[in-house]
Amino acid sequence: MSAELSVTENEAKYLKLIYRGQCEESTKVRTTAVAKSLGVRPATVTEVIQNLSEKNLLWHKRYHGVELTKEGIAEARKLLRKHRILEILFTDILKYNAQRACNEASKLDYRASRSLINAICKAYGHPEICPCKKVIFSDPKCKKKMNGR
Amino acid sequence: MSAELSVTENEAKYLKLIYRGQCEESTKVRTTAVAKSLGVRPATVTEVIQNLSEKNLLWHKRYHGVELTKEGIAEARKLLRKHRILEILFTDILKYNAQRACNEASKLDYRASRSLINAICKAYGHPEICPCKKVIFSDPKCKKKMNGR
DNA sequence: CTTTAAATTTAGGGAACCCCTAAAATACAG
DNA sequence: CTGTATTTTAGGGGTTCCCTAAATTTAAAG
Repeated sequence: MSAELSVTENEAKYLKLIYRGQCEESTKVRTTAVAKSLGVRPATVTEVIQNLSEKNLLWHKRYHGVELTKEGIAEARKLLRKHRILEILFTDILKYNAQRACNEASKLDYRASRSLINAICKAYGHPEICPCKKVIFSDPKCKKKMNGR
Repeated sequence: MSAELSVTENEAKYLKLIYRGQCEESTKVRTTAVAKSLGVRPATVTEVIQNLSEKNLLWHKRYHGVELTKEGIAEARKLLRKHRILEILFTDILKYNAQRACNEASKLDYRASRSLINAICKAYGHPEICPCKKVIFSDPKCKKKMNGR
């Protein structure tokens, strides 16, 4: 179907961060802010952003910050779904607090397969919010069974 | 203390493979065999092996295969402990079979923190064998509580 | 012993990623 | 308009992993 361009783990980090800014905090996402969050130089951020832009995951208006495209939002949600499902697992089974669960989830989310995440999701009854109260996006392949039809 | 040289994720893959060959199947580990297992060319294997050798994780006798050093064995066991603890988690909570659990664990083991693994270990009562019946190495920081003392 | 085939290593590159500094371009507040 | 802060370009650098082709070495067969 679509270009099927893959995102590196580092790029995934950018996507998650930008999504949170743009969609969950409604702030304009700026180069310097991203650079500070990730501990890199602004020039580095510009470069990664240009790559993401070439992959059609965000729209970069020079000197005016970025905005995720529809595809970028979808990709970010896939990543954040994984992240948050892992947080559920870690807080529950391991009694981790939200902060710690988030740290561990950040290391693994990118690598966790969709089917692994869906299996965890199912095991936890398809939770809808993560330990820090954010939405857990649903996956069409991972549906709560309805009665009837 | 020691050189504290880090191992890349790819190198970790080599270490796990070599450990299994050397210590769990008692076979002489050869370049070509590793290359076939990992789907790369022999020359590539030689190169990675030379890097691991510089990190003192294995001993490379030119033209005669490799042997993990004490440090290499320790490192491989740390990795395999993580791998196998994850297998326990995935087979139990997710009802995965051993094969599938192994696949998923392979994607995550390198990134899972020691404390995460120990927390899972504890939650499962410090298991001693993984779903495919291999030993789960212990971690001194993760001990079963004894009665008395 | 010599020949030869298989295994292994060297030599020499290449590509992908991520990061940086310095300098140029742009935005925006005063 | 002008100066300051932000952002981007230009030009590099390092690491990691991979490859092909050409040596080298081993080991087995005559």
